[in-house]
Amino acid sequence: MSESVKQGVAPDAALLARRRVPVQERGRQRVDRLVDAAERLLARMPVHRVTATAIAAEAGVPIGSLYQYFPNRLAVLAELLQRGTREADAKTVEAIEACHDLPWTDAVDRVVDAVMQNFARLHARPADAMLQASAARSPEFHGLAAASSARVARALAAHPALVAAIADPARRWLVARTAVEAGTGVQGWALEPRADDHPADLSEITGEMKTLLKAYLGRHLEESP
Amino acid sequence: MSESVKQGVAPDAALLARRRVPVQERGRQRVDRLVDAAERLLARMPVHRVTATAIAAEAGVPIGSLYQYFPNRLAVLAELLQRGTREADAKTVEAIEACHDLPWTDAVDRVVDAVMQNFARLHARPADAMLQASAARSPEFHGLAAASSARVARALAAHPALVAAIADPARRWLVARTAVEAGTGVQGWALEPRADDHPADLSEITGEMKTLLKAYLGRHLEESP
DNA sequence: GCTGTAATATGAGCCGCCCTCACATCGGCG
DNA sequence: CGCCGATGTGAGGGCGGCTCATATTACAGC
Repeated sequence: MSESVKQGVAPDAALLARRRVPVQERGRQRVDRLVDAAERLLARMPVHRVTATAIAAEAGVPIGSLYQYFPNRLAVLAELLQRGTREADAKTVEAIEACHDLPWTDAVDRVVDAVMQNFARLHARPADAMLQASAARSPEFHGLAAASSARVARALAAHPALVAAIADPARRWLVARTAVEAGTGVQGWALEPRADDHPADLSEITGEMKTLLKAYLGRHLEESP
Repeated sequence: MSESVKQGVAPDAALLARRRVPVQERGRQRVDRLVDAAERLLARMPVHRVTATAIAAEAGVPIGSLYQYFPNRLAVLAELLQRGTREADAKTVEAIEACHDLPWTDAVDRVVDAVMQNFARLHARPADAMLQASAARSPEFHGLAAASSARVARALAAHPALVAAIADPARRWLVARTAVEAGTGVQGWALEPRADDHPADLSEITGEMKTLLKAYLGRHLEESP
């Protein structure tokens, strides 16, 4: 079986559960072809046009085979999304862990830079951008987004600076998660169409995110200056 | 081959545009009945079950009439959502304006309390909660959510404390919008199912939101004391 | 009242999508 | 070569979004 399945709300379980786990190489390739097809399709049309039929056709696979491996149409997109977030999260976690020995303010700068750089890279790949930006916020995928936040927050909560400053693990978790959610909120702003009445560019947003996180974490890390 | 195919290019425009604006009282009542019906339905079933047919049936109106006034099914939900966010935003803006003469730290506390109180109230009304929580994050409604953030940020940017501390309007907008987005991000966390591996309750989250915003705004407001 | 015309109302039905399931095909084994 | 479980296949059932030809209503002018 594939890893520990997240015990969560019903829709996610339905999305993540494979109808049949491929045991042979052939099956695994089929799954890959389907997910890749979805990605290609997503690059040239909005999510609601990426139908099960279209994915199967693009992958050169009969529709029945899609439903051998996925319980429904969204599951294919969920798989794609999960690949994307897992990859992005891994990079963020890596960035956090690479900063264990730096002064925490520098660590924040580094991590934010890494996150936003990765974000910009994603933005250039329309498929991922579309998914992460839009579909990721769809209720069906809420659980995936939450899991992503949790992964990053866990890494953040393990940072020496936080561990040293906040003894209670529950409280440390609260702070880490708040920081991650705040950062995510600001990041989300960055993918709005820039037809804003007051536009703002990526580097400005990045700067404010650093200020935000340093200010917030500073409150907790520099309790008695 | 795509003569009758709908081109979903500008989703928001399509969503907000009424197919026919009712000129007589009868028509206006019909629109209201439809939106109210959608709200009632939403209170007892998930969004994807609130079909056009179901809305029309609940409203006691033929399906054709729905499409007289709305370009598509989502437009009805968008109308409902817009009513909700407008109301909520108005309360937030009011709270901000009521704090024009308070010390800014107290103002943050008051506004966050107001926002989260309103949030808790919404949470009790399943229809609105569902919509705001889930559908609001759906790509189709992205524009509405952005407009909501912008409204609040505009009010925040007009607060005397900010005006006094940051002369450049563009920069003030950047700071206000960042604060709003960060707050929204944290708030979004609050509506996740609490089956989290590390749960956190609403009052804790509210507290962290205050800390977050006071820390961030403090950086900009107390530049040179 | 009466009549002609524009505005509005109606719902059967078309189209396309999701997904199933009965059948076909494969591949390993005696 | 014949058997059987695993896997592949795609026509079609069911349903939801939306349209459009027709019916009904509103109302101005007489």
